[in-house]
Amino acid sequence: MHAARVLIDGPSELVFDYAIPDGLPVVPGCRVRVPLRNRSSSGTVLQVVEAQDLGFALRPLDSLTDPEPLITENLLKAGRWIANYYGCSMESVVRALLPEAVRTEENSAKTRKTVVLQGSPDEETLAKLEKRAPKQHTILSLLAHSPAKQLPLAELGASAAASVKSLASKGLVKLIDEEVRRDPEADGLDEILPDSPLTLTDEQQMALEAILDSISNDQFPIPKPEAPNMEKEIASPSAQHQPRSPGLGELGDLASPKSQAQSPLITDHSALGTAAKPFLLLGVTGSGKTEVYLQAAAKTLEAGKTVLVLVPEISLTPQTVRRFRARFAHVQEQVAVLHSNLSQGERFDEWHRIRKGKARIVIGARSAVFAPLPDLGLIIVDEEHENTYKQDQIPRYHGRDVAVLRAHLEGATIVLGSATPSLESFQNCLDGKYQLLRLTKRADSHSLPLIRVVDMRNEGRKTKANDTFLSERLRISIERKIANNEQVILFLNRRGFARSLQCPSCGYVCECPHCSVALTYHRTDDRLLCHICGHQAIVPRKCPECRDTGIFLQGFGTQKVEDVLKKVFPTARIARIDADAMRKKNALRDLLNAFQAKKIDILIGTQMIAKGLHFPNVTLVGILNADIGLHVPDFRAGERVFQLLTQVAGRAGRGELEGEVIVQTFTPHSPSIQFARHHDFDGFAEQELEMRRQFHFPPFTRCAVLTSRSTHKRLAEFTLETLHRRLKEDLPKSILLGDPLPSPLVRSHGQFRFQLMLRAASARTLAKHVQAALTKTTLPEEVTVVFDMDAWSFT
DNA sequence: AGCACGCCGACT
DNA sequence: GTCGGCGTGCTC
Repeated sequence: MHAARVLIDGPSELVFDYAIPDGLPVVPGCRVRVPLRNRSSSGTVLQVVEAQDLGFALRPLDSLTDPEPLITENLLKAGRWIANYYGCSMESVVRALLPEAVRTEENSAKTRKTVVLQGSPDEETLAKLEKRAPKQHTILSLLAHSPAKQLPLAELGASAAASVKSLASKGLVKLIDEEVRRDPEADGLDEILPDSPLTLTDEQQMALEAILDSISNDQFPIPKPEAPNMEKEIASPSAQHQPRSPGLGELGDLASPKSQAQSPLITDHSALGTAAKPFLLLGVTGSGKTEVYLQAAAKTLEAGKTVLVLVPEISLTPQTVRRFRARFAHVQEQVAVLHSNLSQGERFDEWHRIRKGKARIVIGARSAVFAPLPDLGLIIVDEEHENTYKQDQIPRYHGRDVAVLRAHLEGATIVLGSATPSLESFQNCLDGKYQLLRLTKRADSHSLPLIRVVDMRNEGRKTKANDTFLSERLRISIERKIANNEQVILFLNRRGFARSLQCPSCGYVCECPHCSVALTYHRTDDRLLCHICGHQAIVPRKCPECRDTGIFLQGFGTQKVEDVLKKVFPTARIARIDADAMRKKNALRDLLNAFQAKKIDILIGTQMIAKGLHFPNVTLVGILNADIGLHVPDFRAGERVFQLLTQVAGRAGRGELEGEVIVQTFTPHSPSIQFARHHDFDGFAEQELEMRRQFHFPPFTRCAVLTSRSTHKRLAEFTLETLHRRLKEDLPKSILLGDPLPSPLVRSHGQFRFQLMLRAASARTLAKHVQAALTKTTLPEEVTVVFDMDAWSFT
């Protein structure tokens, strides 16, 4: 006797067994309706188990809501892993796995009444009809001449229904409900012109061959020895309060071998064919990573497998999406682009098209990692370093890491691509877990743009005006470009919410002696505070380096920059991209289109414009304040600045014209700036990894953040202090427990926030310990506590 | 005694 | 999430 173990929908994480009625094909991943007390509820079958004697008879489940399981076995496995690793409920994971549009029973395929011709009527019948029922005759001949021998009822005219009915009663036609796709691209706003494969450079060719080798090897599934980016075998944290939590320990078979070999970079192809490791495609900006993806995808489809392409954000990568659309224009109906603007109906249809194998190439952001593609052959994660892959709500999974796990489960090949890989992925290459593929040259054989660093410490003396953020060097360059009818992008780093102290004459920044991050100024008690270890310092009157008394708080916004620029370049057409200006729907797209059409001379923007955009006429990129990102209290500050500078610089000179990049900074000697300037990722990685190792930061530890939030400041603080005490009790030696501290941005959305950082070699140990402390503590109602594994941001 | 209200645990 | 049991306390 079998029973279905069902996870009930709703935030309560209930798991119950139900008897399976005879003949109902219930398997894991099925969606079901079940009785719950005196109500009916919907749920998901997690397992089919041998019925246990619970001392009472199991109630039978009511029905299957869908004829087939909506969650495949592999995705269910991935789901369990996510729940365990990120310490979230399985219920929240199911919500991520099944889009709202698919989960709600109200949604269904759209149908239309269609008249189908049955056989071919004989002459006699036709002649009869022509005389007695001319209308029926007309309909029959229309059907007979239609290519599919069927037509939608609506196209047969308003009064056709009666005629069709009587034709149907004679058995000449049949009326059916035909499913029609709600096609998101039906309005065809931008026309897609097919394109064909480009000739590859030697480097591209080698990378492609390595990837293709791996794909063809997968036809004979080889157990892959390598685990993805993180660990396996994590006990379910939710098991603490659920006696029968789903899938405990079921991932044991994925356990990572202890291969910690510090092998040098593996670039030889001899390793292929034995182990299909994830690939890290490290290609400088403009090296043609996308062309490699496109050709690998084409071959995968040819081999009868499907392809999943993840991009940081659909709306910010229109050019990548367009290239995929164009390359696969000949099989347009096999392409599904999942973006946030899909209506419920469209999402429902696309999801089912994917599941049925009709859409065989899927492009989407983070959540598309759960697209139910059958026979997955290739996963591409473009710009794998992007933070947008980390979900900032429960379940707080990392799209790239889940993609690596999924590839592993599905036996698919995975390619992570970036010009500036995350240090996590790069270290995985150094450890021999990933295989590194390099593209060192631009595909168009243009040279990388020249990056000039302007030392702003000298600028203050030259200009006394209010435009201190605009160096003479940059101003002259802008003038020249505008005169030449070329375009300029000015990049403004994220505005510093966390205010650090910097000396304008020597560039000195107050840093924590223990953590190597900038200290944050707190006005309330006029102190400097380290947000990692809690180290405090008084505010220096004079610069400790050069004795200058002008030490100051930095930060200015895009609005001010725009105002000043309008004064300095009165004739230039200037536009601004930031979160404020882009609130309107399509505002971003319209603006980028205008820029493309050369209707704008200078574009001012934040992170948004650092992404993979390609504007051939942009010959100058200016980075106004490279420092701000450098001095946020975050161990990834340097990595982010390096990535930003490199990516932004990649926007310059992508056409025939040579590009120029000007970086303004008070700390020209900073490694992030110097290595970016020389396009030296390896150099940057080497020194940055050394720092990370020394201070026990990722990728050498797993880092999680525990945050408490409340409108009552004391309550939030007190709650976290209580948790901190709990965490301190029998703390495993391997865990580095930080102090509870105010968040760098203490107050946000009317709530006070406190946080503490935890680090450990093993995420499992860490998650378990935190979960144990949380279950032991009853939280006050007005306080929210959030656990974020592999936290990316510490604001 | 009779009933409203709120807390808390169970729900297969 | 939602229901129902039960204790508390107020009113008839």
